[in-house]
Amino acid sequence: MSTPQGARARARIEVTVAIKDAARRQLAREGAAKLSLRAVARELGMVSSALYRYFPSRDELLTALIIDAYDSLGEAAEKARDAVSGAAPVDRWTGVCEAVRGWALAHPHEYALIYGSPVPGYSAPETTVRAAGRVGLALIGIVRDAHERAGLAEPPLPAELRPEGERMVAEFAPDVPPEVAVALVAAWAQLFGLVGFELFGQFNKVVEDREAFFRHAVTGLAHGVGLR
Amino acid sequence: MSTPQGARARARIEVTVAIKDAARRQLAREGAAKLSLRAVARELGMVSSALYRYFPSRDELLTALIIDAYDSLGEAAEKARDAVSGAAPVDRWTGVCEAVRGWALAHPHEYALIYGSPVPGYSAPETTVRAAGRVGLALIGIVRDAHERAGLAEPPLPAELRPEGERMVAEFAPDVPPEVAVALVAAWAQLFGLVGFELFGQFNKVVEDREAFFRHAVTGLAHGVGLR
DNA sequence: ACACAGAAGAGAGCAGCGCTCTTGATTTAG
DNA sequence: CTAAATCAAGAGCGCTGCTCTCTTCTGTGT
Repeated sequence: MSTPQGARARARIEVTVAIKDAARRQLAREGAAKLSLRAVARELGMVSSALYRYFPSRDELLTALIIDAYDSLGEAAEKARDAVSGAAPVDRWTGVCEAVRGWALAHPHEYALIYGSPVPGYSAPETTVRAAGRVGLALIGIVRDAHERAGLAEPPLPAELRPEGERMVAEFAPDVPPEVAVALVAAWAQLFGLVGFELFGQFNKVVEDREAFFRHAVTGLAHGVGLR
Repeated sequence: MSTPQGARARARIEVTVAIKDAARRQLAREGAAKLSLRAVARELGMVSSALYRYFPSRDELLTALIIDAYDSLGEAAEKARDAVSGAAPVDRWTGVCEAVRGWALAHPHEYALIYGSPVPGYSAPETTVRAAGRVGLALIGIVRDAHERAGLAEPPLPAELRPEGERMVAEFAPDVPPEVAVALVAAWAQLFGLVGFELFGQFNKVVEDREAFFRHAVTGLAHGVGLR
Protein backbone atom coordinates (compact mmCIF):
# COMPACT_ATOMS: atom_id res chain seq x y z
CA MET A 1 0.00 0.00 0.00
CA SER A 2 1.37 3.37 -0.92
CA THR A 3 -0.31 5.05 2.07
CA PRO A 4 1.38 4.31 5.37
CA GLN A 5 -1.77 3.37 7.19
CA GLY A 6 -0.50 3.05 10.71
CA ALA A 7 1.25 5.35 13.09
CA ARG A 8 3.82 2.62 13.38
CA ALA A 9 4.70 2.63 9.70
CA ARG A 10 5.05 6.37 9.80
CA ALA A 11 7.28 6.22 12.83
CA ARG A 12 9.39 3.61 11.14
CA ILE A 13 9.93 5.84 8.14
CA GLU A 14 10.78 8.77 10.35
CA VAL A 15 13.30 6.81 12.35
CA THR A 16 14.86 5.42 9.17
CA VAL A 17 15.29 8.93 7.84
CA ALA A 18 16.69 10.13 11.14
CA ILE A 19 19.25 7.34 11.12
CA LYS A 20 20.33 8.16 7.59
CA ASP A 21 20.57 11.86 8.43
CA ALA A 22 22.70 11.24 11.48
CA ALA A 23 24.84 8.82 9.50
CA ARG A 24 25.26 11.35 6.72
CA ARG A 25 26.35 13.98 9.21
CA GLN A 26 28.97 11.64 10.59
CA LEU A 27 30.00 10.71 7.08
CA ALA A 28 30.52 14.33 6.16
CA ARG A 29 32.40 14.95 9.37
CA GLU A 30 34.69 11.94 9.56
CA GLY A 31 34.46 9.93 6.37
CA ALA A 32 33.11 6.49 5.65
CA ALA A 33 35.87 4.62 7.45
CA LYS A 34 34.95 6.16 10.79
CA LEU A 35 31.22 5.84 10.41
CA SER A 36 30.16 3.81 13.41
CA LEU A 37 26.73 2.35 14.09
CA ARG A 38 27.23 2.87 17.78
CA ALA A 39 28.01 6.54 17.32
CA VAL A 40 24.95 7.00 15.15
CA ALA A 41 22.85 5.30 17.80
CA ARG A 42 24.35 7.50 20.51
CA GLU A 43 23.54 10.62 18.55
CA LEU A 44 19.93 9.48 18.32
CA GLY A 45 19.69 8.44 21.95
CA MET A 46 19.19 4.84 20.97
CA VAL A 47 21.14 1.75 21.73
CA SER A 48 23.23 0.23 18.97
CA SER A 49 21.26 -2.97 18.68
CA ALA A 50 18.08 -1.01 17.99
CA LEU A 51 19.51 0.18 14.68
CA TYR A 52 19.47 -3.37 13.42
CA ARG A 53 15.69 -3.16 13.22
CA TYR A 54 16.20 -0.64 10.44
CA PHE A 55 19.41 -1.68 8.74
CA PRO A 56 20.59 -5.27 8.82
CA SER A 57 24.25 -4.27 8.87
CA ARG A 58 26.60 -1.33 8.74
CA ASP A 59 27.24 -2.05 5.09
CA GLU A 60 23.55 -1.88 4.32
CA LEU A 61 23.41 1.54 5.91
CA LEU A 62 26.39 2.56 3.82
CA THR A 63 24.67 1.25 0.71
CA ALA A 64 21.65 3.42 1.49
CA LEU A 65 23.95 6.42 1.80
CA ILE A 66 25.63 5.49 -1.47
CA ILE A 67 22.34 5.51 -3.31
CA ASP A 68 21.41 8.83 -1.76
CA ALA A 69 24.76 10.28 -2.79
CA TYR A 70 24.37 9.09 -6.37
CA ASP A 71 20.92 10.63 -6.46
CA SER A 72 22.12 13.88 -4.98
CA LEU A 73 24.92 14.15 -7.52
CA GLY A 74 22.64 13.06 -10.34
CA GLU A 75 20.11 15.67 -9.39
CA ALA A 76 22.78 18.36 -9.39
CA ALA A 77 23.87 17.27 -12.85
CA GLU A 78 20.34 17.19 -14.22
CA LYS A 79 19.57 20.57 -12.76
CA ALA A 80 22.63 22.00 -14.46
CA ARG A 81 21.68 20.36 -17.75
CA ASP A 82 18.19 21.85 -17.64
CA ALA A 83 19.30 25.26 -16.42
CA VAL A 84 21.29 25.90 -19.57
CA SER A 85 19.00 24.11 -21.97
CA GLY A 86 19.10 26.92 -24.50
CA ALA A 87 22.85 27.42 -24.57
CA ALA A 88 25.38 26.11 -27.02
CA PRO A 89 26.05 22.37 -26.61
CA VAL A 90 29.62 22.91 -25.43
CA ASP A 91 28.42 25.28 -22.74
CA ARG A 92 25.74 22.88 -21.62
CA TRP A 93 28.37 20.16 -21.42
CA THR A 94 30.78 22.21 -19.37
CA GLY A 95 27.89 23.35 -17.21
CA VAL A 96 27.08 19.79 -16.23
CA CYS A 97 30.75 19.00 -15.68
CA GLU A 98 31.14 21.99 -13.43
CA ALA A 99 28.05 20.95 -11.50
CA VAL A 100 29.65 17.56 -10.92
CA ARG A 101 32.86 19.19 -9.74
CA GLY A 102 30.98 21.62 -7.53
CA TRP A 103 29.00 18.84 -5.91
CA ALA A 104 32.14 16.84 -5.34
CA LEU A 105 33.93 19.75 -3.69
CA ALA A 106 30.91 20.38 -1.50
CA HIS A 107 30.50 16.73 -0.50
CA PRO A 108 33.98 15.25 -0.57
CA HIS A 109 33.29 12.30 1.69
CA GLU A 110 30.17 11.35 -0.16
CA TYR A 111 32.06 11.61 -3.41
CA ALA A 112 34.75 9.36 -2.00
CA LEU A 113 32.05 6.94 -0.98
CA ILE A 114 30.70 6.51 -4.49
CA TYR A 115 33.77 7.07 -6.67
CA GLY A 116 36.55 6.10 -4.32
CA SER A 117 37.61 2.64 -3.30
CA PRO A 118 34.72 0.27 -2.87
CA VAL A 119 34.31 -0.23 0.87
CA PRO A 120 33.43 -3.72 2.16
CA GLY A 121 33.92 -7.05 0.47
CA TYR A 122 32.35 -4.94 -2.26
CA SER A 123 29.18 -5.68 -4.09
CA ALA A 124 27.17 -2.99 -5.85
CA PRO A 125 23.55 -4.05 -5.48
CA GLU A 126 21.20 -3.59 -8.39
CA THR A 127 19.54 -0.69 -6.60
CA THR A 128 22.53 1.55 -7.07
CA VAL A 129 22.72 1.10 -10.83
CA ARG A 130 19.89 3.44 -11.74
CA ALA A 131 21.13 6.23 -9.49
CA ALA A 132 24.72 5.74 -10.59
CA GLY A 133 23.78 6.31 -14.22
CA ARG A 134 22.16 9.69 -13.87
CA VAL A 135 25.24 11.81 -14.54
CA GLY A 136 26.09 9.76 -17.58
CA LEU A 137 22.55 10.04 -18.87
CA ALA A 138 22.60 13.79 -18.41
CA LEU A 139 25.71 13.99 -20.57
CA ILE A 140 24.18 11.68 -23.17
CA GLY A 141 21.10 13.89 -23.27
CA ILE A 142 23.13 16.95 -24.11
CA VAL A 143 24.98 15.21 -26.87
CA ARG A 144 21.79 13.76 -28.32
CA ASP A 145 20.14 17.18 -28.37
CA ALA A 146 23.15 18.64 -30.12
CA HIS A 147 23.17 15.79 -32.59
CA GLU A 148 19.53 16.27 -33.48
CA ARG A 149 19.74 20.01 -33.71
CA ALA A 150 23.00 20.73 -35.42
CA GLY A 151 24.91 17.55 -36.00
CA LEU A 152 28.17 16.45 -34.48
CA ALA A 153 31.70 16.08 -35.70
CA GLU A 154 31.91 12.31 -35.44
CA PRO A 155 35.15 11.13 -33.87
CA PRO A 156 36.93 8.20 -35.51
CA LEU A 157 36.17 4.68 -34.30
CA PRO A 158 38.36 1.65 -34.96
CA ALA A 159 36.55 -1.26 -36.56
CA GLU A 160 37.06 -3.52 -33.56
CA LEU A 161 35.05 -1.14 -31.40
CA ARG A 162 32.12 -0.67 -33.74
CA PRO A 163 30.07 -3.52 -32.25
CA GLU A 164 30.75 -2.08 -28.83
CA GLY A 165 29.52 1.31 -29.95
CA GLU A 166 26.39 -0.15 -31.50
CA ARG A 167 25.64 -2.05 -28.34
CA MET A 168 26.00 1.16 -26.32
CA VAL A 169 23.60 2.94 -28.65
CA ALA A 170 21.08 0.14 -28.29
CA GLU A 171 21.37 -0.15 -24.54
CA PHE A 172 21.63 3.36 -23.18
CA ALA A 173 22.44 5.95 -25.83
CA PRO A 174 19.66 5.88 -28.45
CA ASP A 175 19.75 8.33 -31.36
CA VAL A 176 23.49 8.89 -31.04
CA PRO A 177 26.07 7.69 -33.56
CA PRO A 178 28.11 4.75 -32.26
CA GLU A 179 31.38 6.68 -32.67
CA VAL A 180 30.00 9.33 -30.36
CA ALA A 181 28.68 6.79 -27.87
CA VAL A 182 32.12 5.30 -27.40
CA ALA A 183 33.73 8.70 -27.10
CA LEU A 184 31.05 9.68 -24.63
CA VAL A 185 31.74 6.81 -22.29
CA ALA A 186 35.43 7.60 -22.38
CA ALA A 187 34.79 11.27 -21.67
CA TRP A 188 32.49 10.30 -18.83
CA ALA A 189 35.23 8.29 -17.16
CA GLN A 190 37.82 10.96 -17.85
CA LEU A 191 35.63 13.61 -16.26
CA PHE A 192 35.71 11.72 -13.00
CA GLY A 193 39.44 11.30 -13.33
CA LEU A 194 39.78 15.07 -13.32
CA VAL A 195 37.41 15.53 -10.40
CA GLY A 196 38.91 12.71 -8.38
CA PHE A 197 42.48 13.87 -8.84
CA GLU A 198 41.60 17.34 -7.66
CA LEU A 199 39.60 16.07 -4.71
CA PHE A 200 42.03 13.42 -3.56
CA GLY A 201 45.00 15.73 -3.62
CA GLN A 202 46.86 14.51 -6.69
CA PHE A 203 46.85 18.04 -8.06
CA ASN A 204 48.71 19.41 -5.04
CA LYS A 205 51.76 21.26 -6.32
CA VAL A 206 50.70 20.38 -9.86
CA VAL A 207 47.66 22.48 -10.69
CA GLU A 208 47.10 25.85 -9.04
CA ASP A 209 44.18 27.42 -10.86
CA ARG A 210 41.94 24.41 -10.50
CA GLU A 211 38.81 26.03 -11.81
CA ALA A 212 40.27 27.37 -15.05
CA PHE A 213 42.15 24.15 -15.57
CA PHE A 214 39.01 22.12 -15.12
CA ARG A 215 37.00 24.27 -17.48
CA HIS A 216 39.70 23.97 -20.12
CA ALA A 217 39.95 20.22 -19.71
CA VAL A 218 36.23 19.54 -19.92
CA THR A 219 35.99 21.76 -22.96
CA GLY A 220 38.51 19.42 -24.49
CA LEU A 221 36.32 16.49 -23.51
CA ALA A 222 33.36 18.16 -25.19
CA HIS A 223 35.33 18.49 -28.41
CA GLY A 224 36.36 14.88 -28.07
CA VAL A 225 32.78 13.70 -28.24
CA GLY A 226 32.10 15.89 -31.26
CA LEU A 227 30.49 18.96 -29.74
CA ARG A 228 31.42 22.24 -31.34
CA MET B 1 75.99 4.76 6.89
CA SER B 2 74.71 2.90 3.87
CA THR B 3 76.00 -0.41 5.23
CA PRO B 4 74.01 -1.72 8.17
CA GLN B 5 77.00 -2.46 10.35
CA GLY B 6 75.30 -4.34 13.14
CA ALA B 7 73.50 -7.62 13.13
CA ARG B 8 70.78 -5.85 15.04
CA ALA B 9 70.21 -3.27 12.35
CA ARG B 10 70.07 -6.01 9.76
CA ALA B 11 67.54 -7.96 11.78
CA ARG B 12 65.47 -4.84 12.17
CA ILE B 13 65.38 -4.33 8.43
CA GLU B 14 64.47 -7.94 7.83
CA VAL B 15 61.61 -7.85 10.30
CA THR B 16 60.39 -4.58 8.85
CA VAL B 17 60.32 -6.13 5.41
CA ALA B 18 58.59 -9.23 6.71
CA ILE B 19 55.90 -7.10 8.31
CA LYS B 20 55.34 -5.17 5.11
CA ASP B 21 55.19 -8.38 3.09
CA ALA B 22 52.64 -9.94 5.38
CA ALA B 23 50.65 -6.74 5.38
CA ARG B 24 50.76 -6.59 1.60
CA ARG B 25 49.50 -10.15 1.39
CA GLN B 26 46.58 -9.29 3.62
CA LEU B 27 45.98 -6.14 1.65
CA ALA B 28 45.78 -8.08 -1.58
CA ARG B 29 43.50 -10.63 0.02
CA GLU B 30 41.07 -8.45 1.94
CA GLY B 31 41.62 -4.81 1.09
CA ALA B 32 42.87 -1.90 3.12
CA ALA B 33 39.79 -1.62 5.31
CA LYS B 34 40.30 -5.09 6.71
CA LEU B 35 44.03 -4.86 7.18
CA SER B 36 44.57 -5.60 10.85
CA LEU B 37 47.78 -5.19 12.80
CA ARG B 38 46.86 -8.12 14.98
CA ALA B 39 46.33 -10.38 12.01
CA VAL B 40 49.70 -9.35 10.58
CA ALA B 41 51.31 -10.07 13.91
CA ARG B 42 49.60 -13.46 14.11
CA GLU B 43 50.84 -14.38 10.66
CA LEU B 44 54.37 -13.59 11.79
CA GLY B 45 54.05 -15.40 15.12
CA MET B 46 54.49 -12.15 17.00
CA VAL B 47 52.27 -10.38 19.44
CA SER B 48 50.47 -7.25 18.27
CA SER B 49 52.30 -4.89 20.58
CA ALA B 50 55.64 -5.97 19.13
CA LEU B 51 54.73 -4.45 15.78
CA TYR B 52 54.72 -1.04 17.38
CA ARG B 53 58.50 -1.27 17.65
CA TYR B 54 58.52 -1.05 13.85
CA PHE B 55 55.52 1.03 12.91
CA PRO B 56 54.11 3.60 15.31
CA SER B 57 50.56 3.05 14.10
CA ARG B 58 48.44 1.18 11.64
CA ASP B 59 48.27 4.28 9.45
CA GLU B 60 52.05 4.49 9.33
CA LEU B 61 52.15 0.92 8.09
CA LEU B 62 49.58 1.83 5.48
CA THR B 63 51.67 4.81 4.45
CA ALA B 64 54.65 2.54 3.93
CA LEU B 65 52.52 0.31 1.75
CA ILE B 66 51.29 3.34 -0.17
CA ILE B 67 54.82 4.39 -0.99
CA ASP B 68 55.72 0.88 -2.06
CA ALA B 69 52.64 0.73 -4.28
CA TYR B 70 53.48 4.04 -5.94
CA ASP B 71 56.99 2.79 -6.56
CA SER B 72 55.80 -0.52 -7.92
CA LEU B 73 53.42 1.18 -10.32
CA GLY B 74 56.00 3.79 -11.25
CA GLU B 75 58.53 1.10 -12.00
CA ALA B 76 56.05 -0.70 -14.24
CA ALA B 77 55.40 2.52 -16.11
CA GLU B 78 59.08 3.32 -16.52
CA LYS B 79 59.81 -0.17 -17.69
CA ALA B 80 57.12 0.13 -20.34
CA ARG B 81 58.45 3.49 -21.41
CA ASP B 82 61.96 2.15 -21.85
CA ALA B 83 60.90 -1.11 -23.48
CA VAL B 84 59.43 0.70 -26.45
CA SER B 85 61.93 3.53 -26.61
CA GLY B 86 62.35 3.22 -30.35
CA ALA B 87 58.69 3.11 -31.28
CA ALA B 88 56.45 5.89 -32.49
CA PRO B 89 55.50 8.36 -29.75
CA VAL B 90 51.85 7.38 -29.79
CA ASP B 91 52.77 3.74 -29.31
CA ARG B 92 55.13 4.57 -26.48
CA TRP B 93 52.34 6.55 -24.85
CA THR B 94 49.78 3.79 -25.15
CA GLY B 95 52.39 1.32 -23.98
CA VAL B 96 52.85 3.19 -20.72
CA CYS B 97 49.10 3.60 -20.31
CA GLU B 98 48.56 -0.10 -20.80
CA ALA B 99 51.27 -0.85 -18.28
CA VAL B 100 49.41 1.31 -15.78
CA ARG B 101 46.16 -0.49 -16.50
CA GLY B 102 47.85 -3.87 -16.31
CA TRP B 103 49.41 -3.08 -12.98
CA ALA B 104 46.09 -1.85 -11.65
CA LEU B 105 44.26 -4.99 -12.74
CA ALA B 106 46.97 -7.11 -11.18
CA HIS B 107 47.02 -5.18 -7.90
CA PRO B 108 43.50 -3.85 -7.44
CA HIS B 109 43.68 -3.31 -3.70
CA GLU B 110 46.99 -1.53 -3.92
CA TYR B 111 45.60 0.62 -6.69
CA ALA B 112 42.62 1.44 -4.51
CA LEU B 113 45.03 2.33 -1.73
CA ILE B 114 46.81 4.97 -3.75
CA TYR B 115 44.14 6.25 -6.13
CA GLY B 116 41.00 5.53 -4.14
CA SER B 117 39.60 7.46 -1.24
CA PRO B 118 42.26 8.77 1.11
CA VAL B 119 42.15 7.17 4.58
CA PRO B 120 40.85 8.88 7.75
CA GLY B 121 42.60 12.08 8.73
CA TYR B 122 45.53 11.20 6.55
CA SER B 123 47.83 13.80 5.11
CA ALA B 124 50.15 12.48 2.42
CA PRO B 125 53.62 12.85 3.85
CA GLU B 126 56.37 14.37 1.76
CA THR B 127 57.85 10.93 1.20
CA THR B 128 54.99 9.86 -1.02
CA VAL B 129 55.30 12.80 -3.39
CA ARG B 130 58.36 11.57 -5.25
CA ALA B 131 56.98 8.07 -5.74
CA ALA B 132 53.55 9.39 -6.70
CA GLY B 133 55.03 11.40 -9.55
CA ARG B 134 56.77 8.63 -11.38
CA VAL B 135 53.96 7.72 -13.77
CA GLY B 136 53.44 11.34 -14.66
CA LEU B 137 57.14 11.82 -15.27
CA ALA B 138 57.23 8.78 -17.52
CA LEU B 139 54.48 10.30 -19.65
CA ILE B 140 56.23 13.66 -19.69
CA GLY B 141 59.42 11.96 -20.83
CA ILE B 142 57.72 10.42 -23.82
CA VAL B 143 56.19 13.69 -24.87
CA ARG B 144 59.46 15.55 -24.45
CA ASP B 145 61.28 13.01 -26.58
CA ALA B 146 58.65 13.31 -29.28
CA HIS B 147 58.81 17.07 -29.08
CA GLU B 148 62.57 17.15 -29.52
CA ARG B 149 62.61 14.58 -32.27
CA ALA B 150 59.66 15.39 -34.45
CA GLY B 151 57.69 18.23 -32.97
CA LEU B 152 54.18 18.19 -31.61
CA ALA B 153 50.84 19.49 -32.71
CA GLU B 154 50.40 22.07 -29.99
CA PRO B 155 46.91 22.03 -28.52
CA PRO B 156 45.21 25.38 -27.93
CA LEU B 157 45.60 27.06 -24.56
CA PRO B 158 43.32 29.85 -23.29
CA ALA B 159 45.16 32.96 -22.15
CA GLU B 160 44.11 32.57 -18.53
CA LEU B 161 45.93 29.23 -18.34
CA ARG B 162 49.19 30.34 -19.90
CA PRO B 163 50.84 31.26 -16.59
CA GLU B 164 49.77 27.91 -15.23
CA GLY B 165 51.35 26.15 -18.18
CA GLU B 166 54.57 28.09 -17.85
CA ARG B 167 54.74 27.24 -14.17
CA MET B 168 54.27 23.57 -14.98
CA VAL B 169 57.09 23.73 -17.53
CA ALA B 170 59.35 25.37 -14.98
CA GLU B 171 58.52 23.02 -12.14
CA PHE B 172 58.29 19.56 -13.61
CA ALA B 173 58.00 19.55 -17.40
CA PRO B 174 61.10 21.23 -18.83
CA ASP B 175 61.59 21.45 -22.60
CA VAL B 176 57.89 21.04 -23.29
CA PRO B 177 55.62 23.78 -24.64
CA PRO B 178 53.25 25.15 -21.99
CA GLU B 179 50.21 24.21 -24.08
CA VAL B 180 51.40 20.64 -24.05
CA ALA B 181 52.18 20.69 -20.35
CA VAL B 182 48.63 21.64 -19.47
CA ALA B 183 47.20 19.05 -21.83
CA LEU B 184 49.56 16.51 -20.35
CA VAL B 185 48.37 17.03 -16.80
CA ALA B 186 44.79 16.73 -17.95
CA ALA B 187 45.53 13.54 -19.86
CA TRP B 188 47.34 12.16 -16.83
CA ALA B 189 44.28 12.64 -14.65
CA GLN B 190 41.97 11.33 -17.35
CA LEU B 191 44.05 8.19 -17.73
CA PHE B 192 43.39 7.33 -14.11
CA GLY B 193 39.73 8.07 -14.60
CA LEU B 194 39.61 5.35 -17.23
CA VAL B 195 41.56 2.89 -15.12
CA GLY B 196 39.62 3.64 -11.96
CA PHE B 197 36.23 3.30 -13.60
CA GLU B 198 37.13 -0.07 -15.00
CA LEU B 199 38.60 -1.28 -11.75
CA PHE B 200 35.88 -0.01 -9.45
CA GLY B 201 33.10 -1.48 -11.51
CA GLN B 202 31.64 1.61 -13.13
CA PHE B 203 32.04 -0.02 -16.52
CA ASN B 204 29.84 -2.97 -15.58
CA LYS B 205 27.11 -3.26 -18.19
CA VAL B 206 28.63 -0.25 -19.97
CA VAL B 207 31.88 -1.38 -21.56
CA GLU B 208 32.37 -4.99 -22.63
CA ASP B 209 35.62 -5.05 -24.58
CA ARG B 210 37.60 -3.23 -21.92
CA GLU B 211 40.98 -3.69 -23.52
CA ALA B 212 40.08 -2.37 -26.94
CA PHE B 213 38.11 0.43 -25.41
CA PHE B 214 41.04 1.43 -23.23
CA ARG B 215 43.49 1.35 -26.11
CA HIS B 216 41.19 3.54 -28.18
CA ALA B 217 40.66 6.00 -25.34
CA VAL B 218 44.33 6.42 -24.48
CA THR B 219 45.14 6.88 -28.15
CA GLY B 220 42.72 9.76 -27.99
CA LEU B 221 44.59 11.10 -24.98
CA ALA B 222 47.84 10.89 -26.90
CA HIS B 223 46.37 12.94 -29.71
CA GLY B 224 45.10 15.41 -27.14
CA VAL B 225 48.60 16.17 -25.93
CA GLY B 226 49.84 16.62 -29.46
CA LEU B 227 51.38 13.24 -30.28
CA ARG B 228 50.89 12.00 -33.82
C1' DA C 1 86.23 -9.65 29.22
C1' DC C 2 82.69 -7.67 31.24
C1' DA C 3 79.05 -4.55 32.63
C1' DC C 4 75.51 -1.87 31.05
C1' DA C 5 72.32 0.91 28.03
C1' DG C 6 69.26 0.22 24.80
C1' DA C 7 66.36 -2.64 21.92
C1' DA C 8 63.01 -6.21 21.31
C1' DG C 9 59.28 -9.19 22.62
C1' DA C 10 55.48 -10.81 25.78
C1' DG C 11 51.45 -10.03 28.28
C1' DA C 12 47.70 -7.68 30.43
C1' DG C 13 44.45 -4.36 29.83
C1' DC C 14 41.50 -0.28 28.02
C1' DA C 15 38.03 1.48 25.15
C1' DG C 16 35.83 0.95 21.10
C1' DC C 17 33.75 -1.70 17.28
C1' DG C 18 29.99 -4.83 14.57
C1' DC C 19 26.86 -8.00 15.55
C1' DT C 20 23.70 -11.62 18.03
C1' DC C 21 20.40 -13.23 21.29
C1' DT C 22 17.14 -12.68 24.80
C1' DT C 23 13.74 -10.09 27.42
C1' DG C 24 10.08 -7.11 28.32
C1' DA C 25 7.05 -3.50 26.59
C1' DT C 26 3.95 -1.57 23.07
C1' DT C 27 1.18 -1.42 19.06
C1' DT C 28 -1.53 -3.50 15.54
C1' DA C 29 -4.72 -6.81 13.55
C1' DG C 30 -8.26 -10.42 13.72
C1' DC D 1 -10.19 -8.41 23.71
C1' DT D 2 -6.83 -11.32 22.78
C1' DA D 3 -3.03 -12.96 19.86
C1' DA D 4 0.55 -11.66 16.85
C1' DA D 5 3.79 -8.63 15.23
C1' DT D 6 7.00 -4.98 16.26
C1' DC D 7 10.41 -2.58 18.69
C1' DA D 8 13.79 -0.81 22.26
C1' DA D 9 16.99 -2.29 25.42
C1' DG D 10 20.61 -4.96 27.74
C1' DA D 11 24.11 -8.33 28.10
C1' DG D 12 27.66 -10.41 25.87
C1' DC D 13 31.07 -12.39 22.14
C1' DG D 14 35.05 -11.76 19.60
C1' DC D 15 37.47 -8.59 17.31
C1' DT D 16 40.15 -4.10 16.75
C1' DG D 17 44.10 -0.27 17.64
C1' DC D 18 46.87 1.09 21.06
C1' DT D 19 49.41 1.74 25.77
C1' DC D 20 52.02 0.32 29.62
C1' DT D 21 54.85 -2.62 32.20
C1' DC D 22 57.96 -6.27 32.73
C1' DT D 23 61.52 -9.39 31.23
C1' DT D 24 65.02 -11.05 28.18
C1' DC D 25 68.61 -10.43 25.17
C1' DT D 26 72.53 -8.31 22.72
C1' DG D 27 75.87 -5.00 20.75
C1' DT D 28 79.25 -2.11 22.31
C1' DG D 29 82.54 0.98 25.07
C1' DT D 30 85.62 0.58 28.58
